[in-house]
Amino acid sequence: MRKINPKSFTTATRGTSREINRQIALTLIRTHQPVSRADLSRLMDTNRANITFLINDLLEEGLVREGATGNDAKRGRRPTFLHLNSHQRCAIAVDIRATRTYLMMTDMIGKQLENIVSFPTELEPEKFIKTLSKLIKQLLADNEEVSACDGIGLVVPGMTDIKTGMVLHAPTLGWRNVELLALLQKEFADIPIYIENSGKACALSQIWATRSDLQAHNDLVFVSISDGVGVGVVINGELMRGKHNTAGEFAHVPLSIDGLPCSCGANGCWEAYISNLATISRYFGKNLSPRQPLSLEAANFTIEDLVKRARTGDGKALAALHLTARYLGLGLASIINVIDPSQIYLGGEITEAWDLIEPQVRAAIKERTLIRDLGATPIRIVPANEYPRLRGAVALVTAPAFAAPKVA
Amino acid sequence: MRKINPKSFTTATRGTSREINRQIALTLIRTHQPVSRADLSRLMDTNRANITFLINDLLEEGLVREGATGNDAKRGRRPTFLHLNSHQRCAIAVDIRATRTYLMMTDMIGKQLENIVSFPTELEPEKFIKTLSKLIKQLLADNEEVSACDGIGLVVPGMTDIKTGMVLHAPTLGWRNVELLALLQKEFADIPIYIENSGKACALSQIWATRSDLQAHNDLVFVSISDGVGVGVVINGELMRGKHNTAGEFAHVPLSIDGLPCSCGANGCWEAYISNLATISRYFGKNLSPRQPLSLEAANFTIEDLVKRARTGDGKALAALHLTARYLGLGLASIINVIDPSQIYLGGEITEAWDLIEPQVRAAIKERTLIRDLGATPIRIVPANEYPRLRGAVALVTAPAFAAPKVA
DNA sequence: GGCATTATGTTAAAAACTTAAACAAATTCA
DNA sequence: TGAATTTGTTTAAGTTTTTAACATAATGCC
Repeated sequence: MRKINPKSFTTATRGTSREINRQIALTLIRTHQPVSRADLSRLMDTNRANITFLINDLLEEGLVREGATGNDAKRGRRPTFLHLNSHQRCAIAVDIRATRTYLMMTDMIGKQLENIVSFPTELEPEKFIKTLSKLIKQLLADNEEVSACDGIGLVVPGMTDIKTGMVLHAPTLGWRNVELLALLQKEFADIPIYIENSGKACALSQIWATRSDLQAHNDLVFVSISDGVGVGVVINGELMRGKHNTAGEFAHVPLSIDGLPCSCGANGCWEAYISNLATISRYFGKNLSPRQPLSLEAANFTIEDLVKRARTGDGKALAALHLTARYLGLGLASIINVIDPSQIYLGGEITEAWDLIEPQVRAAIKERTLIRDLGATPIRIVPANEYPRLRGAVALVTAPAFAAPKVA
Repeated sequence: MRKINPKSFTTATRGTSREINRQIALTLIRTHQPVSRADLSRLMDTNRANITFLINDLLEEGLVREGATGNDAKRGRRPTFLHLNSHQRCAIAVDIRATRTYLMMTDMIGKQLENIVSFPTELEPEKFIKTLSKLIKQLLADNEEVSACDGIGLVVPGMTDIKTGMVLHAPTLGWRNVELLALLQKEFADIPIYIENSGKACALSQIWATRSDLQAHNDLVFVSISDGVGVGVVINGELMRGKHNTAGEFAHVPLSIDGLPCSCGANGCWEAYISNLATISRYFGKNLSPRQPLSLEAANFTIEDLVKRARTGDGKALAALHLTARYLGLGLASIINVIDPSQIYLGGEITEAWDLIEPQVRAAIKERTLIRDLGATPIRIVPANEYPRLRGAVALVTAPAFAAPKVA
């Protein structure tokens, strides 16, 4: 039950019903393709005539194309299958991280068109934009058969203003109020550019994913753990943004208000207990923190190294992982109590040790969730080779064409 | 940007546009009444003819009535004002609390029709239902001019299943899996009955409120502090429910995982630091907890007493309030970081001391919010005489008639 | 091979709404 | 009294869904 906002609503016009049904049809073709008109009429619970009209529009616009005829049925005329006309239009996805920046090129349904390319992230915004633009132009030039680029999606490890396209604060890049969109738009005047925080983008990557093995959850949380902890929340099929586009910051909800110092300036944040740095510092037996310099030994030691050692019998490494697992679970319990999602997605290097830490995580979740069902909230590990951040950047570009129209 | 759920959507029909515009018109009449057809056509950015058709339907259904003619304009024909036809239809609101249960009767726009009545809450469900039914029937009988009761809304201090109408767990009542709806429905077969958790109902009371001084926020959080702590979250005009209708449980997010024991069985929950019991026990210098019996002195001492003493120069009382204020602020900071609402509403006895505690609360919020704007999130105190829980119960009954139709 | 059966997709007309334009009603101002 | 102005209704046109009929294409049975 949603309240209509009396200060901001959309009156329905003659075309509203068509607009709604058009988006539903597109969504169904996207998730069910190949699919016939008759299939759509059954799925949408409307008559075939109406589907004919809708599809004629979509064919004319070039969003949909007819393919082969099917032959599943034992009798009757064979259906002509419909597909999204994903070819000849592309999206560029950019994942900006502290050390390297990654680029991926896909068609309109997210099929990868080129190998992922990357370059070291330059911290000087102007220089960064220059290198990035060159690589994007290269990608577009290498794919001449693609007639139009539908957009560039950028994902940033920090807070963004989606309206102005500014990076408000990205601690690991040292960026503050960088006009990323304006700078890039100068280079690509005709191409729409979208910017989003990486935690939120990861959440987007999951609602807009079209993997067949997975039912479409419309309430989910994505938690990614690396240098920092990013969280994105989707409620009712929509990203939880909040008034300043900062919603979802579970990383800095405390486990203990007087606990370990955190990079944000406060104490005892969840992030201070479960970031890669926290786990590594735990292994080296010190309360290393972002505010203390690392020893040389620890600085060159990655979480992957630690997992390797834990797997080869290093008891201290395993103990460090297990303690991180416990804190991870305690924080997830808070997320579950607050959001009550249908599914939690977990990304980051430490998830490669999921088999080692799952029992500890689960136990900690059960310890603090309020009812038993909540303790059983399903958790899915998202491996790095699924590129959730890049996939989120793709969704920034491709999703608007399928989104529900704003109504009432 | 909302994703259409390919497993659960609503195809638009011939009547969908009318349905949408009808609900918008009702919403606008509700918030702007008295209002003319011409006003509506301007507000909705459509032509007057369309409004005439819409209003004719609503007049025929008896949802809207014509009133006096206005004379604001300096020239031209005077408008005929439209009003919601709130008379002759009523809602019964029931607020079930640990010690007493309160009843309020309103018309369809929430105007109070009778004085609030109450009775001691009987913990035996069957007995409780018997007493409650008698009082409701009395109220209906005393208002014979009311021809139809549109529903009964019940608010419970515990977890509810809104589909089955069961109270899953209400600790202060000692109820577990009580079939409240089924039992009451036997007594009132023809009247729709709605049940909701009290924290969520308080949040509802604010989005559906029609006070003129307040702009309509579509993202808000309601925090009510009494024996326990209840939280309700509204996002995008819709209550955040989660998969099991338990979302919003910030009360049991820890301030310190090894902190004070909480009634929920875990340690260090926010509730254990800011509930009335926590403040009182702090005053008596003990770490009283829900798991320890109270001293006789403390048992008969209310939070109102404590506030009174703080106002009359009792330094220890003031210190206890100030420490609660600090913890209150630290928890609110987490809520702000996670939800980033446009406004926070605060209810409960302790808010009567808001002038004494606001600086401490504000300071603690600023200490842990991630950007400056978040630290300035507006907080509005909701006094007890606005009856937020009863108002939420009213909204359960009256809101569905104004809600946005489910579309796409 | 021919014909009934079955399923897909299109077409034509009907029904439900919004929109545009014209008009009636009611009021002010000169 | 008449022009101007605003409100509300009516009529007709335009857009879209819906219903019903029909063309198309395949299978299976005689």
